[in-house]
Amino acid sequence: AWPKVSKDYKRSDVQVEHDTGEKFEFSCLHLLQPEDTTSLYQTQEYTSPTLQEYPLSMLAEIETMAYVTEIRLSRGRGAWSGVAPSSCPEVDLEVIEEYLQEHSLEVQPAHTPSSPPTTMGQQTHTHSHHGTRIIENSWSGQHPYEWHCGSHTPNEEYEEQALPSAWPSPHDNQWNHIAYYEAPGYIDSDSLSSSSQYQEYQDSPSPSSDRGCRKDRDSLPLVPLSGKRKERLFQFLFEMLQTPSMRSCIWWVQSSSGTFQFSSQNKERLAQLWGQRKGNRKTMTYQKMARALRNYNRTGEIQKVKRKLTYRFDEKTLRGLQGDSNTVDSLREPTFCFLVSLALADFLVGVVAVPLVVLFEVWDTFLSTRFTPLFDWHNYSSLASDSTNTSSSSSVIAPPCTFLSVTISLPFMVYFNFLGCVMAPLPVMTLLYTQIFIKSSKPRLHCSGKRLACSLALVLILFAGCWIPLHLMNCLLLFQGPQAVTWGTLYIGSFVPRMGSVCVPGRISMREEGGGDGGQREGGAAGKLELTQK
DNA sequence: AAAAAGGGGAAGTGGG
DNA sequence: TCCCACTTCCCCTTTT
Repeated sequence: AWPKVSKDYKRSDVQVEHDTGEKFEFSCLHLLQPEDTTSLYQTQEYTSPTLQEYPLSMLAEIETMAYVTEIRLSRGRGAWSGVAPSSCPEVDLEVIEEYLQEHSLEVQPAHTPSSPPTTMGQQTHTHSHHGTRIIENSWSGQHPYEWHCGSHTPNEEYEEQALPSAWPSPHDNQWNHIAYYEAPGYIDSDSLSSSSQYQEYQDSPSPSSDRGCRKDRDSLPLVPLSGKRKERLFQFLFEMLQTPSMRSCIWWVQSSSGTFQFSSQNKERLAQLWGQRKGNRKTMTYQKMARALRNYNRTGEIQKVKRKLTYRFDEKTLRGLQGDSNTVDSLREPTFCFLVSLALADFLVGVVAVPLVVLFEVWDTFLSTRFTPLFDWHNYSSLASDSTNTSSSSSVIAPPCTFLSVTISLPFMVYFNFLGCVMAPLPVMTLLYTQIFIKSSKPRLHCSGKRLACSLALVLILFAGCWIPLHLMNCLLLFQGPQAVTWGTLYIGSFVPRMGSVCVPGRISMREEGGGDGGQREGGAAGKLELTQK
């Protein structure tokens, strides 16, 4: 949501010098608050790389668009508030301006803020805070973008137009009033737009959902899809609209109605991306892409809205696209169950089954031989007598490891561990997997869903493949006698599942990380796979 | 007046 | 071979 600000803003270039002598400069947009407050919107491109370390501690908070870094200065304290920027994504200042322009309702050639900052007019030219001195702060007066929201009556507007501009001259120190910015409240942008001809399009581009997902900014799929069905342009656009890092190129004007808008500044970038996706011979341009969009007029998937660079998804198309995206999301539910059941099976074997058997065995031998069972000493005499049969002269006998014969009883391994802890969860896992597979087989689904299904199939097959041989050996030992399986085979059989437990999640995790397209949408699933690995 | 955006005809391309 | 979904080019109109 937009913060509670009017759309009045100015642009300025600012130089700041730190005590260390380090200087940096940046451009910012000053959004005038009706309540004597001002905020700055700053883009990274002008920012010192050490901004994050600056003691002036620019409070950066993403408030309007996800990629806008806001700097706030607190009132009264006379100091920069002590929160470092949490994120400084790169976005052109022009895009921010454009956004403001597009979402402003009326252009005022010389708008006067209704309640000018109380501190305007103070004439200091340096401004020290915590070792940081602002050595220059000039309005770049050539950018008189002045907008305001549509809450004024025509009369008010007329009066305001008649007034001289309240914007200070380039020689005024703007930092004073900038310094009185307080945290804005949040209101829906709709409530700012009472008299707009574009009122219906005043939805914010819903940045709130992006705060936690900025990692996928660089994981955009640039390669042409090597897949069965070719991706349609409207599918691509929908995907871009769901991608936070593309917010500077395309955004929802009103997502509920499927209305979206291209950035005048960055539309070519988006078009190029589309061209790369398709693997076109020549560079895709917005003009050509728009030609394709005009073709949708006939088929109806997308229609032009009477507003610059703005289009709208057909209701049916939108529902279809949202359905696809929901299907991918819903995959996560059975995926989660599947992984939890897998993890639970592993957990039960390691934490419950084996210790329980050991406990039973130790308790049993403790009762019969008092204090000697822990190191298999109670078996020492029998082992020694076995050995003396072959080497009666030896006085020192090293008993062989009898882990299997001492700690785990075969009936327990077969009935409880195999049947209870492996064979019982396995059908559940298979059922869940089948559900995943059926969902992923839907032709409309993106390949990410199918890849996820393949990953999970790998988990299932490896899990079963690693554990079942060992348990079958146990069955043979139990029912056929000790001669049925050689010790070597048994030890290998015991080793394989342990390695499998390590390899499977590791392999899946690598697969998810390197999955390109899938990486974006399967973040949740990948996280769960990592959970399993742990 | 100029630039940007919108619009559509027509031929071409490449995959299915 | 045909069709679809663009792509490419071009030229004109409308809006900013």
